[in-house]
Amino acid sequence: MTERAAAIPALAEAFREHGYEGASLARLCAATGLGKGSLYNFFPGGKEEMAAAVLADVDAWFTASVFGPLRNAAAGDPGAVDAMFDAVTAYFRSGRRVCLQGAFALGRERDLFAATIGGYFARWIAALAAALRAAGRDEATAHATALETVAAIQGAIVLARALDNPVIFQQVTDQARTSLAALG
Amino acid sequence: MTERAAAIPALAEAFREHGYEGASLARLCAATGLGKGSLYNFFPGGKEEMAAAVLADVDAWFTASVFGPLRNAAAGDPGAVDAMFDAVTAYFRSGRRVCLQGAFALGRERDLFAATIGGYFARWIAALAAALRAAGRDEATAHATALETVAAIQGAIVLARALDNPVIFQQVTDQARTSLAALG
DNA sequence: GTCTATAAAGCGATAGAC
DNA sequence: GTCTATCGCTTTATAGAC
Repeated sequence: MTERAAAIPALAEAFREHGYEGASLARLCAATGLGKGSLYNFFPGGKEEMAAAVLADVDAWFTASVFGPLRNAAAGDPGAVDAMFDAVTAYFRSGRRVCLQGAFALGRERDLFAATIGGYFARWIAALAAALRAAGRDEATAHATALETVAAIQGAIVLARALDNPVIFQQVTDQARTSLAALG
Repeated sequence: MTERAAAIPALAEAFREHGYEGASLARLCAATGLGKGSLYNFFPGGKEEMAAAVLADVDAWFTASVFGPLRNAAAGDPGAVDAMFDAVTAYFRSGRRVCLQGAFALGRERDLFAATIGGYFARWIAALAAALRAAGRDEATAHATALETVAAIQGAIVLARALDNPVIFQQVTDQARTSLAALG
């Protein structure tokens, strides 16, 4: 663990709060407490490399804490889908915190990080579909329901922020959660 | 109709493509075919006034083409909800086009336009809930379902762009559409 | 009313002192 | 390895010619 790794969570928060374009080097320095020289020492590729490192870090967290457990549901964990909802509710702070991949997908940044963003959502949907398969759904239904559920979570973040009300996030995700539970 | 109104659709497309921060005055000039002098003549408040005018224009379109027809469903139009899905699918070009209010909600711009963004979604949800009330649902179910449906549409835009695949938008919104139709 | 020229500030990135 | 100083460019906004 170099200090490069220690800077990434602070960079992530700055990108979440200001967006890719809005996160200027001055703000990234303020967020990390490092000078420009130090940041360029850790990330020679500049801002683009910082954002890429942040996306990779988020991806690693989701792989370990969300996608992995969902895939383990195939080995017989019935609460895996519920655990996913709990994990994302905590991670996104009920919609107060933005999904970086989702926010980047709506802007020009999407073109810079297309493969990373697409892979993140593809793996999320595939892992959830695997858990739904394990719960007894057929292949087609599992994939369609997984797609619908991830869309609901992303929409919940948008609405919670638009209406400036974290309760909205809870309402939308709870509906998705119970409709999943009802079907098995 | 002054020429100010004629510039607004071009400004809207520029904001959708580049985001609020990414839409520089140079790009806004290129999009409208006007010089900076002309833009500042029409919008003395600069970029912020341009974005506010665009949001108001989008809001007016949705009020006339989406929210209004949904409210008329109370007068006995059974196809109003289906018409909403058709209208938004065409408007958002199956997710190729971003929802400006939704995209702004995820960034710092939200603070600048909080009332406008919040009002847009609040009116959308209320109009859809009114149509669902007219279709026989009780008040609480109508509101919860309307929230869920608008969230699904916003999530569909995020996923369609993230996976760079407009078919995703169709799949997610068709699921919402049919689950609404199934319940009456 | 529309343009060009310009001002002042901020941007990402680099160089070099220490 | 971390800082400050600086480069060259772009930004928003204004001034003034026509």
